[in-house]
Formats: sequence, structure tokens, C-alpha cells
Amino acid sequence: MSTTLDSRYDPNEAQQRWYDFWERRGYFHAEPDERQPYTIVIPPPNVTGALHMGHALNNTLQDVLIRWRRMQGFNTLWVPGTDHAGIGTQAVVERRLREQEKKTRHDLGRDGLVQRIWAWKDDYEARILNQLRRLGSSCDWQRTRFTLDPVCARAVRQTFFRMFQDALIYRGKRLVNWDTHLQTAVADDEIFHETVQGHLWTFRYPVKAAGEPAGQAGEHIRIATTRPETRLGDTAVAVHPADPRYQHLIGRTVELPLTGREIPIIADAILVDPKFGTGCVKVTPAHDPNDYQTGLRHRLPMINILNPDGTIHANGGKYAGMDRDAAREAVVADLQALGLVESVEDYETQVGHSDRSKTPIEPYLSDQWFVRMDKLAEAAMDAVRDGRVRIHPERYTKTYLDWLGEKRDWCISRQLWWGHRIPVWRQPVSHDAPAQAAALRALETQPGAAPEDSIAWQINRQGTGEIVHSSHEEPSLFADLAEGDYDILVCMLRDDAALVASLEAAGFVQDRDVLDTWFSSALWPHSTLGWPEPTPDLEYYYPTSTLVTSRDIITLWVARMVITGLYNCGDVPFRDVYIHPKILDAFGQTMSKSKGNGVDPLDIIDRYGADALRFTLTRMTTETQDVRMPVGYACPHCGTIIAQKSEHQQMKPRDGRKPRIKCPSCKKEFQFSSPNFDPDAGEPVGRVVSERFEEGRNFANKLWNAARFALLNLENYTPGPVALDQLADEERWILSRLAGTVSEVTEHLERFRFSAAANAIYDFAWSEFCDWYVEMAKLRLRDPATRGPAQRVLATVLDHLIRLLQPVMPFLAEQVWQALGAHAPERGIPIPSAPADSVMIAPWPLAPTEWRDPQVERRIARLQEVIKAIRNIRSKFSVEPKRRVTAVLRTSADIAAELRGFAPFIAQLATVSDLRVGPDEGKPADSVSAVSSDWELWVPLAGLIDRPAEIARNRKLLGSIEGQLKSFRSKLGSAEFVSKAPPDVVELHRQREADLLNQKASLQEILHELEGVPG
RNA sequence: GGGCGACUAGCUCAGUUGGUUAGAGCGCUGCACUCACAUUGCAGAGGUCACAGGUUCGAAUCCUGUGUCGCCCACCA
Repeated sequence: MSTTLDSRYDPNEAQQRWYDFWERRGYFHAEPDERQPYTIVIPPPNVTGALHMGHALNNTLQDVLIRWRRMQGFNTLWVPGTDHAGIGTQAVVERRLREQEKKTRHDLGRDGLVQRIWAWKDDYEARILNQLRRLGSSCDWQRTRFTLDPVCARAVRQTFFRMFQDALIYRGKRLVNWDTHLQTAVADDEIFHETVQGHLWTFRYPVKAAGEPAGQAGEHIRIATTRPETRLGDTAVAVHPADPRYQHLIGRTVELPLTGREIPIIADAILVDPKFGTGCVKVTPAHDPNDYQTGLRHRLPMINILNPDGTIHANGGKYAGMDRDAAREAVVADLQALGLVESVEDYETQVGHSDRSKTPIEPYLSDQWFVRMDKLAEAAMDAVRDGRVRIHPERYTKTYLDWLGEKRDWCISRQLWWGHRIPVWRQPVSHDAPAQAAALRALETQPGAAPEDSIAWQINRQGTGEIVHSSHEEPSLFADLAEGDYDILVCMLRDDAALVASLEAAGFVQDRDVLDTWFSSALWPHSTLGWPEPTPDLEYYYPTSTLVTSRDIITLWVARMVITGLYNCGDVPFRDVYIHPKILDAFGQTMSKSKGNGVDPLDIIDRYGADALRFTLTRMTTETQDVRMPVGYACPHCGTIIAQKSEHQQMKPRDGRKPRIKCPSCKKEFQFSSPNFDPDAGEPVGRVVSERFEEGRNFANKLWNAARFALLNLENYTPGPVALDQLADEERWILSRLAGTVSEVTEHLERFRFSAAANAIYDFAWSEFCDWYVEMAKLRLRDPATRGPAQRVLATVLDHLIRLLQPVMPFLAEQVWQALGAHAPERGIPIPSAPADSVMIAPWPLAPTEWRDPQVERRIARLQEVIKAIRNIRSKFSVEPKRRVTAVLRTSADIAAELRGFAPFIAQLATVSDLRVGPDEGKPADSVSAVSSDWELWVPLAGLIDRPAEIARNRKLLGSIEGQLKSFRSKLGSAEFVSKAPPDVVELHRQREADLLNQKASLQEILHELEGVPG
């Protein structure tokens, strides 16, 4: 190890060097063999942007699992890749186009825009994959996939085709969330609600009496609305069937002012809450989800009044072409003029906004493609109910089951250009339906169409989603369908040029829409393995083992993968789903670049190292649903971290000058990135980082130095067998603790308790290995007589520790492993052997039960207690660190013998020159005391003792002991406790009471003496 | 409105099936740069476990209710 002399660990060199080493040796690559597989497919990051802290966490945990299982001997495969993220990526590219070139997508055309997005994708995919490498991810890069690549595209096509054939996919008019800015449907999950200050208007509509002109009789019905413009599309007014006020109106009609249309008054108990507003509701089936349902129930006409861009449709009469907001004002003004506005009040409403364009969503009736969910959802629910898929933490199964239980059909079409195009060609049934049927029949039998399953068709009643005929039947069946109401939909499994040509020649036109991104993501676990081809990979690695993801996509992604896995492969896509926490900032907000609180993993790697990042993230991963990570700005001048406050997020440029932060340490100022502005080019920028990662860096450094110590002490190492019964107590102890730690860590990982696993390693390495074993080992290492065996134990323990560490801190582990190999090329207890070429492929440590030794653990614990007690006294009385003291202990003969054996340690670790220990020892003059349940201790400190202070200290101690004693006595004095509590608990209490009584007696004696002897 | 979760030391979090007077890291205080490590070591201070009831011999832990916060779902014309 060339850097042996450097007491600081430099992660950068190790990272580059060992990652290349692993990759060159092909450790990341997997091929099916006779071993048991362990497979993870990455949740493919969106190519919309670079990876953030959430990704770093997600991928760290996957790599921990993969590296651990690899060491356990599994054939491990981690499939990497990225997601095209349809709407998200198109939106960012379009925004850039607009900002940088002042162009819209229409200026470029479909092919032009898609080309631009591919360029963006190439750029970000490279950045993302590089970030994963910097993180240390042991992905099989040869299997890198992208959701739009040919392998995935074929799977998408196959799935769509089969679902189409099985009538699980249909096309119909549905009310969807329409983004008028991007002009596409967006999913429910891509919407956020914002509170908007609006108004609630109450209008009066004249009721038309039978046979009379409207309004003449003077009866009006009062209707409240927050959206007056939608009344252009009203097709009914609804009242509650049991509302006595309106009984007489049900079945009559009103004239809809401004349109002149006459619409019915209907009764609907679901839509109408008689206690709200006037108890009368306008019904606009084409522009409101509830009204839409009402429209279906009452078979009302559905009048669309909006164009895709949010302006009023020709159906809106004189308002046609106006923007929706302008139309609202105009409608109100016109009704006002007619005297039909009864009142206007301020009103707060929740308005749905598109996540992507941040503009208000319009419920909009349009033709869309859907997957029928009823049976598919039921199968996916069963897979979780019967444990074929297990979700951890378990509470998230409820999220999964509740969502699937709704069985809402899945809208899979998007009016975008970036994505998998819907492979369906369409034309309406014409006046010459028999000829169309014949043409279809001809297509089916065309040479390119073989095998028979490459073309499928449906006859669909326009707008309804109803499939009236399908390719399971003879095409001639639909030859007698009337013109105008039906569409012929032809789905092609492959893009066969000749077939497409004949299709289009026959008048079919391909659907312009693309598929929802989640349609391709849903196939990810099997599409990446080569499905639909029966590849060896698919055969061997599917179903995958574990899915690691965050809770916000349990429904969008996890549930849908189970659905398609079962549908396509007949088996679940994974056995375990681990849901990890989300990382929030100090104020509980999600991190994002746009809020200025996002931490870039590369900044952390640069500052603290990849191992530090990984360790800290692993240690943060508890079972809670969120973890907080306070962030700060790193001063670009001196590196000091200044905590980010919410005011930093609010700061705005003033007088053209960007805000700056003044570093309290070096007094210089710097700029920072913010939601409100970008830093000036060339200015030093304070990066957003978090001090939390110091914990990981410090740990790495501690381990590094422990390794340095070991290596320095392994000069002239010779391998050889080690017999347990020849080892010293401290050696037996560290092996026992090591064995305990190994089984603990293994069990934690098996149960996805990442934080607990990291803590167990940390505590063992720092508090046991470094703090005690290394200090004690120094004695035997210095003595030529014991140096050899001591070296063998040291090398073996370090070897095991490094292997435990590998999954979490692979770079440091490899660095130490290689260096250790140079010093101790054979090591192990009882019989040494040559280690693996890399710690990455070394076997996961087993915990031999013969290493466990509870008795030696108790003995060392007692030793530690004595040493700590002496140190405590030294510290309290400000004894100079170098000054040697005498320690006197009164204890049983057994313990005395044991402690005498440990005298060198007590001398070394507590700076004791004279140790006197035995059953007959007594308090020396001018000494300070300590008591435990096993012994009484005195340290003579003539001249240093402040007698009144010492009395006070012991009195306080006595008070605490008496307090405890009281609580134990009252418990033991209770007949109920003694009779009802388990015997071992009672016994424990008795023991404890006896210990306390001993200590109390000792303290009383001490106090008696202190108070009795005049100061 | 329905559901889920959280509330433990100044901060971030542990606390396994109820059982010694509750732990860690950071921060804080004091001492120490002794030959692995000051990104360190040693010692210490700091908590009526959100609140109120209940179950129990015994509650941070189980039950009920209240409060505060967060998230998810459904949505108020």
C-alpha cells in the first residue's frame, strides 16, 4: 500500500482504481450457471435529468444487496438501464427549445422533435450511468437497457398485441385529465391540487312549465357554480330525489340561457347533496368527472365545449375561440345583463394542475386507449395476498391492495411524440363495409402476415369502448354494420413494411398517440431479460429476487409490473419488494433542484467519498417513511458548511444583484443556486451538501487507520494454524464479538434492516475492534514470544471485518483487502488459506459457533468496567494523563484472580502503576472510590481531593442507588409481582436488589469515613 | 371525507415478542496532538418517551381518545 504513511484516507484514488479493476475482471457480469440466481432490476431512472439523493439511496441499497448476495455465493445479476419518461422528457426538451430557440415542437415536426429528444436522452443516459459507476454500483453493464430500445420495444409490442387480441385493450371516449398546454392526457398521479381563490356564482334558470313558454310563469331554479363557462356544455340540472323543495320539478325542463337549449331536470342521489348550495346542480358530463358519471347514469348527451388548447369549441356558439378564462367572464357578463345572476361570493377551490406544465387541468372528453383492469388487478392482488410477492415494510401492502382494488381501467394513451407509438391502424366502417371486410380478410391471409398471430382486429363502437367484433371471428361478420358508428382497428405485431403499405393503401391510418411511459416500465423485469423470446436469461433470472423502490410508485409501477409479469410470463416479477424512505430536507420538504435544496450525489462523492455517501445513506435507512437530511451550502472559499435556512430558499435578486451568502468563517461571500435565479457564470458557487456525510467519512478514515495499524504490525507475518484454546482472552473475546456481529449483520440484511446492519458493523469496528481489541493487542504484538499468534488473529479479524464491510463500503474494503493480501497472503482461523483475488468475490463471513464465548465476553466486560471507573476518577479529579496512579480493588477471590491476569491492560489503558486487588483490600487514605455490583475501587489521590465535593458526589450516587432500591423493593414486596411475573424476571430483580444493597453499603461506608475524618 | 405514518436528548434517529431508572451519531462541556487515527482519544452534561385516560404485578412499547405534523387516496356543484 503506497499510501500507508498517510493518516488520511483518500477515497478518490481508490474509487477509480478499484472500479476499473472490478470491471476489467468481469465481476459485474453474470451468466446463467448451476448456482442459485439473485436478481435485481434497477428502477430505471428517468432520462429527464441527472440522479439526485433519492436515486443515490435507491441504488446504494440495491448494490448493498447485490454485493452481499454475490459474496454469499449467489449468481447475482443487477440489470441497469434508464426510462424514456415520455411526458417528462418531452416537456423538458420542449421547454429548452422554447427558451433557447424560441421554437415550438410544431416548428420541428414529429421526427425533428423526436430526434432532439434522442440527443437529450443520449446525453443524460451517459451522465446517469456514469453517476451509477461513481457510486460503485456493480451493475452488469453489458445488459444495460433503455425502455425505448429494440429489446424493450419488442416486448411492448407483444404485450399490446396480446392484450388487444384478448380484448383487454380498448379504445373509447373517456373523461381524462387534459393538459391544455402540452395538449395531452395526463394520469391522475401526474396532477397536483392547488388552492385557488375563485368565486361561487349563483344563477337563475327559468323553469319551463309543460306547454308554456319558459320563464313566463316566473318559476326559476337556482344553481351555484364555480365554473360558469362550463354551462355551455350543460345537458341537465339535477336535484336530490328526496328533496321536498324540488319534487314538482323533476321531469320538467329548463331553458339554458345563452344557448337556448332546453335541458331536463333530473333526480340523482349520488351527485346531489341537498344540503350544499341551493341543492340544484348543473350537469356538464363532458367536463366534470362526477357529471360524467351522472351523464352515463342518465344517458345524457355529452357536449364538448373545449378545443385541445383550452379555447372554447364551436359547440360554445358565440363564445367559440375565446380562451376559457375570457369565456368565463363573458358568460357571467351576459347572464348579468339578462338579470340571471343572483349572487357572487368569494370561494376557495382546489384546482388540479398538471405536474409537467404547471397549468390547470381540464377534464376533457376524448378518445383514449385503455387496459381493462378487473381480472388483471385481481390476479395481481392474489399474488400479494398469498405471499408470492412480499412487500417490506408490510404496511405498504395496504397501499397496493387498496389501489388495485379500485380496478380502474388504465388510460395508456398519451398525445405525445416521445414514446412507443400505438401499433394500431384505424378507419371508420364505411358505406361499403363488405368491401372493407374483404380487404381485412385479404390482409390477414397476406404472406407477410404469417404466422397467423401477427394481425389482430377489433370493431369498436365509436366513443363507447365497446368491442362488437374481433379477430376471433370472421371479418365478414361486420359487413352489415351501419356506416358512421363504428371503427375498424387493426393491430400489428410487427412493423412489416409490406403489410403496413397494404394497410395504408386500404385506407387505414396509424393512431397518432404513444403509450404511457408506465406501459413499458411495467414490463421492465421481463423485457430486460429478453422476453418474449425464451432466452436463457429469462429462464434463469426470472422471476427476479428483490425490487428496491420508493413508496410513491407502488401503484404506478410495482402493481403494474405484477400485472404484466403474471400476464406475460405466468409468474410474479419479483419475490420481495423493499420500500425505502424518502429523503427530505431539514424543513420536511422533498428535495429538488427547483427548490434549491437538492444535493447532488457527485458533490458528496467529491467531498466525502463514495463509501462515505453509501455508508451514511445505508445508516439512514430505517423503517420510517421519511428521513430528514438537513442541508447547507459549502463555502467555495474555505469549505465551511453554512446551514440552509428557508430564507435562503426565498431570497431574490435585488437591484439586479444576485443574493450572496457571507461565510462566517472566512468572511468571503459566494453565490448559490436557487429556485428564483441562477448564479452568474464564473462566480464561485456554494454547493448544496450535508454534514451528515461526515459520519461516513470519519468512519472510513477510522477503518483506514485501523488497517494501517494492522499492516504496520504485520511485518514479518507468518501464516500458521491457530488453536482457539491457545489464544489470549482478548483474542477469544474479539473472535466471539466478531462471530456475534457476523450473524447480526446477516440477519439484519436478510430482513432489509439496512440501518441496523450498518450500525452493527460500525459498533463492532469502532467500539470493539479499534477501541479495545487493538489497544489490548498491542501488548502481545510487542512481545516477540506472542507476536506471531497475535498477528494471525489480527489479520484474520481484519479480514472478516473488511468482508463485512464490502457491500456498504466496497472501495475502502478493496483497498485494504489488497494491502492485507500483500502482508498476509494466507490467513484464517484455525487453518490459514489464500484469500480471494478481490474482496468483492470473497465469501461472506460465516460465524463459527465455536468462536462464541459468553464467559470471556463477561470477563472482558468486567475489565472494561474497571478501566472505565479508574478513567472516570482520573478525569473527575483532573489527574494529569501521564501521571500513574495506584488502584485498589476489593472483590471476590475469583474476580481478583481474573483481574490480576488483566493487570497489564489496566496498567496500559488506565495508566495504573500499582494494582492491588483481593478480598481483603481496604480503603487507602486520601483515596477516591467507586463501586459496582462486583467490586469496590479506590484510587489514592492525596492532595487532589476536595472533601466536601467528594461527599456531595457520593451522596448523590447514594441517592440514586436508594431510589432504584426503593423501586425494586416495592416490586418485590408486591405479592402480585412475585406470583404473576415470570420467575426469571423475579430472579433478575432479586439479584439486582442484592447488588444495589451491596453498593449502598459500600457507599455508606465511604461516606462515613469521609465525614468522620476531619478535612 | 377515508387511509397510512410520525411525535423519544439542542438536531437526526434507534429502541426487536411489555420486564433493571431509555440508547447512538452529530452538537455541547472539560482534558489530551503518547509511536493507527485530532476526520482522533478519554471523561461528562443533557430526556417526567406529545397529552389524557385505560389494560397489566409492570407500559416509550398494548388499547381508547385528544393535539400537532407529514404523506397517500377520494373529492365538495
